[in-house]
Amino acid sequence: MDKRTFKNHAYGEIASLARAMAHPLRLEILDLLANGPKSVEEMATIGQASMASTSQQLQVLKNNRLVVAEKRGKQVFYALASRQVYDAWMGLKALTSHVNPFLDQYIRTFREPYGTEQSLGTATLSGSDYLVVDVRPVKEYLHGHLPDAVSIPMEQLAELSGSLPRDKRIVAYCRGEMCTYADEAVKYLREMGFQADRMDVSISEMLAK
Amino acid sequence: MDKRTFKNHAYGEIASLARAMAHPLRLEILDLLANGPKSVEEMATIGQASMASTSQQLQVLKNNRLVVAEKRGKQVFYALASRQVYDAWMGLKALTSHVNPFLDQYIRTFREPYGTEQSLGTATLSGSDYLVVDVRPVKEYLHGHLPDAVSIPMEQLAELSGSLPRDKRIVAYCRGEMCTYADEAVKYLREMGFQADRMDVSISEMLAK
DNA sequence: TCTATATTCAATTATTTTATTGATTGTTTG
DNA sequence: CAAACAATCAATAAAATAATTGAATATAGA
Repeated sequence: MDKRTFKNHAYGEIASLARAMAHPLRLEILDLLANGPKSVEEMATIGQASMASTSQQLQVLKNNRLVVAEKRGKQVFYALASRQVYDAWMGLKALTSHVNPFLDQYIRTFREPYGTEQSLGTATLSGSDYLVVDVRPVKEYLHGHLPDAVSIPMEQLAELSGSLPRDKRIVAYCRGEMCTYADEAVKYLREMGFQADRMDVSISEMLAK
Repeated sequence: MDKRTFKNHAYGEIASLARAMAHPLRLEILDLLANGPKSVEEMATIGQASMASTSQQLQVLKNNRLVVAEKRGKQVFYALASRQVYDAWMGLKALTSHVNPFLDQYIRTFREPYGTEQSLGTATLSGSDYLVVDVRPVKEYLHGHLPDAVSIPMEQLAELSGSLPRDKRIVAYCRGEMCTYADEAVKYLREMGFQADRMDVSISEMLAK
């Protein structure tokens, strides 16, 4: 085998994998699946894309072995192929933040109207003056959550907010930096007179035992 | 700003960066530049591409802030923009190895005729029965090398091999898994009756103080 | 068995990337 | 100043990818 052929093939294989991730919807899917398996329909709804497009992009991810599919009844549930896929996606996101200051700037601008530009890190939390609330759908909470978090899905926040303490600071988190549930939750809670803040939590922290 | 617009832009920015890496020559360039700055001409020669193509791909990397350029005389030297770029590239490579067993298989097949399918890790080395040889060009050696390595560029191996010890095992390394200098060196040295092996060394290990 | 539903497939068009060529710019050197 | 050289630019054709649409498949439930 020729040296040049070898290099072309080797770098080419890696480039193919990079290309498989190089698509907004495909990245959003990976980000979603980090929170647990999902059916095509769920992802299509959340990503506001058609079933056909969503399925098409899922095929790309599947063909590159980034996700695995399992058929249950007439639905197909997809999941990340492994922990490493999530790590690589986080690495890519971190690199973008690092080389492209526009991304963080843009995220901050988006959060301004919610008053959530400053978010807490999990490290900041200590003591018991906080109530940590996981505002993702219950299924995702059950897949993995911060040890001391309670589940109040965003959809039920209005009806359940009555049971929340007014003497403690409430800290809400959701799927991550690109998820808006926590922003909406914080905005709503503050309007209802609660002390509320948004927190950035990585999936690894949610899955840690 | 609309939630959907926000997500599309955010994921889109990250996807753009992934796309910037999704090209065999661009990846080869990043891999090369991890060993120190290089002119366009050098990279074109090593990558066996035209100056125009190489320059074109370098523009893509530069526009995405993965590399930086510095003009010296009539040459332009490029370098990795930061350590993080290298980390992300390694992460991508690791993910490919993990999800695509074909890559490692292919690398092993290529090495077979050189007898270098088994390579040593830096962790394996202990004691002083080894002579570690860096077979990259001197400039790359000077940019960073294993603490106990001597520099014998592949091009000069034939003329300098006389000074190598026959009672010690020789361990050769080069730019990494996709570089073939060490393979050629090991093959040559064994043919000359030396005990030689190839070692996989990461750039981080070469740059560590 | 028939119908509704979830998903995938297939085909087409639009859009982006890639590869290649030759011209152009800027710098050094004779 | 002219020649040689490194690098980039600009333009084009070829190839790959993306988006969209409607049909096809498979399963569950009536």
